[in-house]
Amino acid sequence: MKIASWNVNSLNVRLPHLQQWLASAVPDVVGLQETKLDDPRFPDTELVGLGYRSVFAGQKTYNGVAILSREPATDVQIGIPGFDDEQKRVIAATVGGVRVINLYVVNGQDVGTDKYAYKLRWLDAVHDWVADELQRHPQLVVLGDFNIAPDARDVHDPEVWNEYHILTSAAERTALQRLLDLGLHDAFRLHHDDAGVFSWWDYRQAAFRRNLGLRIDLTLVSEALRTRCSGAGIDREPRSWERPSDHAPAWVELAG
DNA sequence: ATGGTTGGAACCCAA
Repeated sequence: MKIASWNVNSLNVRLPHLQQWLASAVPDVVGLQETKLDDPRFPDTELVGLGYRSVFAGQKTYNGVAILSREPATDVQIGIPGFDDEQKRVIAATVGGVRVINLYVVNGQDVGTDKYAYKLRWLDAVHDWVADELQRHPQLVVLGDFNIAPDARDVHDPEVWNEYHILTSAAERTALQRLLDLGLHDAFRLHHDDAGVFSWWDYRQAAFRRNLGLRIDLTLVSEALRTRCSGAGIDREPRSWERPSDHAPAWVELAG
């Protein structure tokens, strides 16, 4: 079972890329972030032809998440239960016995801003909810655009991306660690320990060509899935296509 | 280097 995560930065613009990538990578489940479209405009019929059904929670202009799957998705949850949030950043569903939580984590703008405070509050609510979900669903995957680079290997310049910088600040990394401490594992790191493998590159300053990126798109697997996780990686190729998303798809393979 | 680029809106915001 191949499970992937991709921040498409507008599904309107990126639908051809998504279709091309689905046809070649053939994932069983995909969590999308930043679809940036209202539910009535979600291109679900265009994806049926490729063998995918969709569940989604969108809004105009900003945010928006979806789960595509070859098998039906059940027990769909939109938003964090008990956490009042106008922004559509969370959708969860069960596919093939695996609970999949798809997150578009708040960016946070800059350390110390209101948006940063919202990010930390939001991550706190996610923590409590994931703790709950783990009780109900031992076979759990938490994936998405985390907008947090786990450690120095995951940034091109650790001197810039330090404990005071957005996406790498101490409080953000502590929030990620608290999630992992619930009994989750960064699937990529189960299979690779090298530095310089990234999932996001800024559009500016030819960052992709120079590999000035960050690894902020993560897939966390529960203890029960850790032994089933036979591989993980990041598909850089779609980032090289014409008019790309600034993120590349990240994937994990679960055996059995 | 307070720059630079992209997407979607409306002549700026978020990333």
